[in-house]
Amino acid sequence: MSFSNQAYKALIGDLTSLVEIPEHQLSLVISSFKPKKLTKKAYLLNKGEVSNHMRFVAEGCLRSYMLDNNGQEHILQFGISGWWVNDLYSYLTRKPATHFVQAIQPSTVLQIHRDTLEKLYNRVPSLERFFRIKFQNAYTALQERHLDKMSLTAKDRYENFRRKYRDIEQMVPQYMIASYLGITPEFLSAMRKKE
Amino acid sequence: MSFSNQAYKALIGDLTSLVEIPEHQLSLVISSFKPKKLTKKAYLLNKGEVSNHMRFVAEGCLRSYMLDNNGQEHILQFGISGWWVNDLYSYLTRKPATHFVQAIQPSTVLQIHRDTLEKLYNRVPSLERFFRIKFQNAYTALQERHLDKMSLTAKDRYENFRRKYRDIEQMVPQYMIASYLGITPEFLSAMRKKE
DNA sequence: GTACGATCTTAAGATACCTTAATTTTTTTT
DNA sequence: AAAAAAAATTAAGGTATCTTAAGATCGTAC
Repeated sequence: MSFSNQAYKALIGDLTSLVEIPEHQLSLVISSFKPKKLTKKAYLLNKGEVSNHMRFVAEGCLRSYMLDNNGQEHILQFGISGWWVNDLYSYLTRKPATHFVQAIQPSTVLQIHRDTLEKLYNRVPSLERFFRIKFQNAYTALQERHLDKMSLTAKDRYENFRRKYRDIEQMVPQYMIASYLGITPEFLSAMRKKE
Repeated sequence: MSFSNQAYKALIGDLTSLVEIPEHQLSLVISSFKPKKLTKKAYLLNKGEVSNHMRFVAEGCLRSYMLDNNGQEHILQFGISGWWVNDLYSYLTRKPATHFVQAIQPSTVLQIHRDTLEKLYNRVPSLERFFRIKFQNAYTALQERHLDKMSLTAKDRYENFRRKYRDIEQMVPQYMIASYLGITPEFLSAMRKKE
């Protein structure tokens, strides 16, 4: 496939927005990512499987979630175009995934195998930097979300969400937003009514 | 100061447990960290200051926390020997810190300035890898904590905390554990009574 | 060793959010 | 277009956790 197509353009954009990569290294990196199409509701990763790829969302929308002891879903992350989605714990430890990753809309992801990536790190040092910065950013974003859960009411979190992720709000059912916010769909519905 | 002392040994141990660093590079890295002693209750970082260092706890115990709109404290992280503590958001963006970092016990930290570290990354590639792995691990740990907050009762979280951080429990007052768990000290006290 | 500040406890009343279950609305499938 | 499935709403009753405020301990400084 051609690397000039839309899916790869998003990936190239993401890479080059954070680090400088010489042209020949960039095409080496890009060509190591393989596209995967997902129908709506298809699973990219099931609980129990080992996650062996880093995954970039080129198109569509996915979610990662876990089931708690009561069988309730908890959404960890949505992923739309330009985001990375995974069960990082599984990817890093090679242990069975504790989360699911599922397409909410028909989606395309670009994925690279762990072995390929580890080798690439040695040939393309910027790539190591890229992921370091990515993880740093992911960490601070998650920290902020955690603090929001600690200090804000459900209403405030919902308003923040709508302001911050207007694009995601369009693509996912309301009960998943409730799950992401850590409340029940019924309570979210009641909150919306009061507005 | 000598790098064979206890404080530096912990840092060397942390570095070499994750990446291989040639001897001469290692001493270059180590010598870039400067020790800083803190009395009990001293602030390593105040809200509003820019965090310019990465900080490794060699000895003692610290906490990072933020104040919400109601003036309530929320503890993000405890740091005992072997942990890294910071307001990462401030360090990465060079914007004023939104959190405080304070010593709970008399403590020693080893810190490296951002400029020094950025330069070192180019001479010691393993260091880039070290922090990538550190952030990956920090991210998954924080994710787990977030999910615990979403899916477990305060009682379960408290029991998990005691099992996981017996050493921290000894060093910090109970009301800070409550803050870390996201509950009030009164409620923690009531929970303990029921046991 | 006394005294003061910091921490912990107790208890009563309040509230944000949950549970259940039934109904309506929207979306998808045939 | 009808039928089926998925998602959203409504409402009543329940509970985990908070708020306030007072009193009891503990720790540390003088």
